[in-house]
Amino acid sequence: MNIKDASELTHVPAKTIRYYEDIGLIVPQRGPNGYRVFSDSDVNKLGFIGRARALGFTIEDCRTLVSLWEDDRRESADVKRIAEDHLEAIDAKIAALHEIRETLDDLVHRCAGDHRPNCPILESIGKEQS
Amino acid sequence: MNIKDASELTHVPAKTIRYYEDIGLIVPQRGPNGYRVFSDSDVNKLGFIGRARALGFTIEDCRTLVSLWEDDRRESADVKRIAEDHLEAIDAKIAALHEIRETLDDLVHRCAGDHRPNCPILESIGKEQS
DNA sequence: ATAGGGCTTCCACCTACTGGAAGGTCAAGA
DNA sequence: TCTTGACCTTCCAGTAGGTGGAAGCCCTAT
Repeated sequence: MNIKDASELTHVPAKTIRYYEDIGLIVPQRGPNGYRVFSDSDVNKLGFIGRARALGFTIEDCRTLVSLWEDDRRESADVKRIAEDHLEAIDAKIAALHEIRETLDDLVHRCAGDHRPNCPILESIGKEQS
Repeated sequence: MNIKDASELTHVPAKTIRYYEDIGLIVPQRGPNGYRVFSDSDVNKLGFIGRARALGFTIEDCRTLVSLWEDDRRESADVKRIAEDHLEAIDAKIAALHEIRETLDDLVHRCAGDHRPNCPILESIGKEQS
């Protein structure tokens, strides 16, 4: 199958598929016309990558996960470690965002949002924090 | 004052300060030796930008916020709109991360993490979602 | 034969920096 | 006075993960 069909089946944009080939994540065959030819296994792999990316794994993580996925002699501990590290990173990100969110929410609530220049948001950003 | 002092006072790395000048966010004077010379007002502005960035505002938002900050005739509504939009974006990001987090957490808990190849994490990423 | 859609490569751009190389400047100490 | 080391400068390249667009080939249907 050609790139468009692979793209539609996996919900990975064609541009992105080409990019994944560029960085060696997938290596589809080529037809006599130079077109990429995607096998079922290519499509599966692409779907796997797409779902791993949707879970926020980095490309490098995806590379590792794919190779573990394809390795019959993998140890699930290796997979779990990657997932746990990622989970920790996500928790950290959520915590950071949450803190920002609280500050911002407070500022927004304190700002009149009218035609006058007085603004607690700017005042707060403008002065050094304790 | 020179870049290092401005950097230390504002906690904005010197490299980043130079970058901010590149993109026209700040325009420090130059001394006869070509060194950047930072006035108190430059430092204040830099601090403002640093804190706005720490709240997750984009550089373009910072540009607008700085100009509103410096404008006596601003309307707080303009500031509030920017902050509200940003708050919404943050909420969306938190929600997305939270969803990922739950999925990932479930998978991690279901994975034995031992020497055996059997792995619910890979199985889940490997098969199409309903 | 021509029109359209799909395919190819390549290059540039995005955000917000960061690292490093090559070289100029300045103040303090021998 | 010379030298050393800490500054400072510019410029180029790279990061993550794509996305947009141009120029040009290919394939099928009419």
